[in-house]
Amino acid sequence: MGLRADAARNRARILEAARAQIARYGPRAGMDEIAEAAGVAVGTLYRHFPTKADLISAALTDRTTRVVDSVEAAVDRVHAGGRALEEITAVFTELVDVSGEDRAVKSAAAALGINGDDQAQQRKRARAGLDRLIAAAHEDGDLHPDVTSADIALLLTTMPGHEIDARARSRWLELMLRGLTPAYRRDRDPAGRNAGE
Amino acid sequence: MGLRADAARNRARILEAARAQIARYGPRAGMDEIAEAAGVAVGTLYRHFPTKADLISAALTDRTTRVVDSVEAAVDRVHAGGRALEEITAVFTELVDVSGEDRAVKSAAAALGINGDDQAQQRKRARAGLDRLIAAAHEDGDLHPDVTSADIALLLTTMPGHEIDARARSRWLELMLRGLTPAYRRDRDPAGRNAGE
DNA sequence: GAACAATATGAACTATAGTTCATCATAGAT
DNA sequence: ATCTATGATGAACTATAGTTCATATTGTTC
Repeated sequence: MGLRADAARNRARILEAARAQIARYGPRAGMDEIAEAAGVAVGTLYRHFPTKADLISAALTDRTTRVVDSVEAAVDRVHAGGRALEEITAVFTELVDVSGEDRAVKSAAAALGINGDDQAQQRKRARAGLDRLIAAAHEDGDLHPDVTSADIALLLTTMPGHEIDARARSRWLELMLRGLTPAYRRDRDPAGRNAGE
Repeated sequence: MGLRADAARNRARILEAARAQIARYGPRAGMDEIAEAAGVAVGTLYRHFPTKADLISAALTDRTTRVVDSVEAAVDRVHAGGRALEEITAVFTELVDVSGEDRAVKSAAAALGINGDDQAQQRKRARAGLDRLIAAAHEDGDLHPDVTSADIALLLTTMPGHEIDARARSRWLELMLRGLTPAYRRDRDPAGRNAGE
């Protein structure tokens, strides 16, 4: 059998606290502070994550997992009859709303020189899901002809985090969607998520 | 008044080295390393910049200055008969090409909790320049009607740095420009044009 | 409920990196 | 050429934050 009950609970609490603290203080978030926020002693933190890099790496994997899940859920909905562009928009909207914390973790990882090389598998899954979404959207004629899944991945990667406010993020999303969709569809508002001024 | 000749030279070298080291190693770039890269002793570095925050702040101001200069040069060219959208594009292109280092400095500043509050003046100048560029481009009908200087500022702020390669940056630029320009300039729709603006 | 292994604790240790300062060197002025 | 104020040097100091480990606690098994 696996972890003892309290150990599993603590592990989850630590990851949550780590994300929160890093979102608040960036890479400067201390191990002591994270432990305290998790209601745990430093030693416990180190039992679960032998090093700070390991901790941030784990938090990063969590984030990537969430992105992949989001993409694959969208694929399922398209499979069930949903319109691809709407689902793509939904994925972006969800991630833009939620990803302030996650972006912080990612940039903290970059700042500390952590490369999530064990993410290859997940990246592959995400790319596969994106490919299906993009193909479906192209069939609907809802995407500019030259848009590829690499473009979507690019925009997901460079998506702004909480360094700008919610209104600006939503505006960013709108401008970006304009760049993806063909001209003759621009007057539509596919997902009914127009947040501009 | 003024700095002694060697002091001025050293100050410039230090700023250059700081930018380079931070671009390479992020916020982890050490004061000792920066000093060595500048060909100077640590003490000299501290004579010019009493604290690491001061150093990064100064490097940040340099960056902001460059952006402002770029914008104002574009304004001048428009004044001399240049087409506004072309000049806006030129500004973006120049900054996307050059700003890998500068973005690194900026995110390092963020990671270390440095707020460039003394940048208000420069920010004001940049905004003024942008306003003129945007107004001119609107007169040409070259921008989507609802695009404001805040949008341009938003995109300048969230512009990707050297965390992605040159090709991806150039693609990012293309997608963003599509989001800014009106539909009827982007492509034609022989089947049935219904994008009325 | 006793026994044991797994887990938690947190003060102490250590490594890293920012900062200081007594001393030396030199640009610029007379 | 001399002088001195400004600047440069870098070993030493210190503060911060990551890590360890001897000890105490607790979940789990029989």
